[in-house]
Amino acid sequence: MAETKLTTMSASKAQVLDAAAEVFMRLGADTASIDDVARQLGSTKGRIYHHFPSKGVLLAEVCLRAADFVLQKVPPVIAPDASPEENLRQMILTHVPEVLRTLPYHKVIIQSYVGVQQKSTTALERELFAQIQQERKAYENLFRDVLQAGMQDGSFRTQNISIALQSLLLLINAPVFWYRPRTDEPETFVADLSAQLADMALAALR
Amino acid sequence: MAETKLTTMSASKAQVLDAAAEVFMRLGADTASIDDVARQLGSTKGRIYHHFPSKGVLLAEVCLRAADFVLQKVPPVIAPDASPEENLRQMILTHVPEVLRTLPYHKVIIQSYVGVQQKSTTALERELFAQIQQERKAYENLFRDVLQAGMQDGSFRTQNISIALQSLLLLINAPVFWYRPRTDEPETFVADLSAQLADMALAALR
DNA sequence: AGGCAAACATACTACTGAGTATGCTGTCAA
DNA sequence: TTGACAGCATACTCAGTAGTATGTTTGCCT
Repeated sequence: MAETKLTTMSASKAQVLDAAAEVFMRLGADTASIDDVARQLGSTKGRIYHHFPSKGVLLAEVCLRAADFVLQKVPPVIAPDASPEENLRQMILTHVPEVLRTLPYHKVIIQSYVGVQQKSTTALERELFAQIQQERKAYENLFRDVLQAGMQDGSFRTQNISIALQSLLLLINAPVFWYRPRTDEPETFVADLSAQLADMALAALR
Repeated sequence: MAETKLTTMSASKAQVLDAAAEVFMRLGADTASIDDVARQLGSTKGRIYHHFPSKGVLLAEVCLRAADFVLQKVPPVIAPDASPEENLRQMILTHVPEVLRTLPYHKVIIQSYVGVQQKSTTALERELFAQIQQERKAYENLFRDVLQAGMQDGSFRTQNISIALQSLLLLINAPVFWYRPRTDEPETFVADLSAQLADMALAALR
């Protein structure tokens, strides 16, 4: 469904989403105005409100796309017959580069992450945000399952799994907070960063 | 200086700060209006603008207080002759409960953490935000120093220290994102949580 | 007593920013 | 050829909000 939406989405609408992600990232989703997004596009409001019925829906679709990015990359690398440790490592090595590749989107979704209760008035907005939460939960469960499996077969230390899960998720999303792409950074930087995060995460769980 | 300010601060002004932290946490700092804060206080705007010249300054002082909370608790527990591992553990065991005790303040400061560039117009606001960044850096350096010491004496694995530091800081602040105080939670929950985070952090670094 | 600040409340103003109504232009099918 | 619709731009409206100007009360000092 979401994939269909993504593939069916017009190039113009995708451009609007990219611009919105960029501007929402820089100014914050509620500080940024629709006119700011329009300016980023070199257009006017009309273009945005042609594709999206409200600012809330625009924000929701940015967040939804952020969730879709990782949801399309990570599940395929999970091998049922691999060890939990190896699975988790591959998940992290996939997650981190994909997040950094689509950084603006994830910077936006993290803003709502802080627990700011949306005041979505319209039904469509509520529905979209429910869908986001559902996708996020599905994504978390991927990691919860591998955690659980690892604790059961003894590769991971037994501890409060919710706390461990939340800590793990924040650890692998930590670069979203501080990473800024630089032209002079080594080619291997993202890969090295991912590897270091995977090492730390696995060590923290063992 | 900051301590003097805190002790000299009138009880009424502290009440306003508490209310602001609470409301900013719930609605987001820029979504929330001054009237929202006033309503939380059972007062009107007048009271707020009597103590603070602008919304930006109010927000800044909330963030500043958040930084002060941990800066007053953590440094005293650092023992120069203790091992880096033991020092770091004590720092975490102090940091986490203090953060959860003053949760609204830290939820607010984390919003600005996401990288939203402030558009502080007035000079006073810029000065305050500079002070916040300075205090934050000073606090980070406490952890950087103990990390460095641990890597040099071999108790911590040698790796990119900036990445390790950022990951560590986010790990120990992770509960800010998901913790919600509950009446039915065990007495020892916060202590147990802190211990588990300390274990994970130390394991991640070794 | 009386006056004088501090500590608010009330009643405005000015402006921003979301949303709308409508106009314009190219494209494509019949 | 035309008409009809997608894809925008332009020009508005209107509600909400930061900030101000000005009362009003309450303690407190002399």
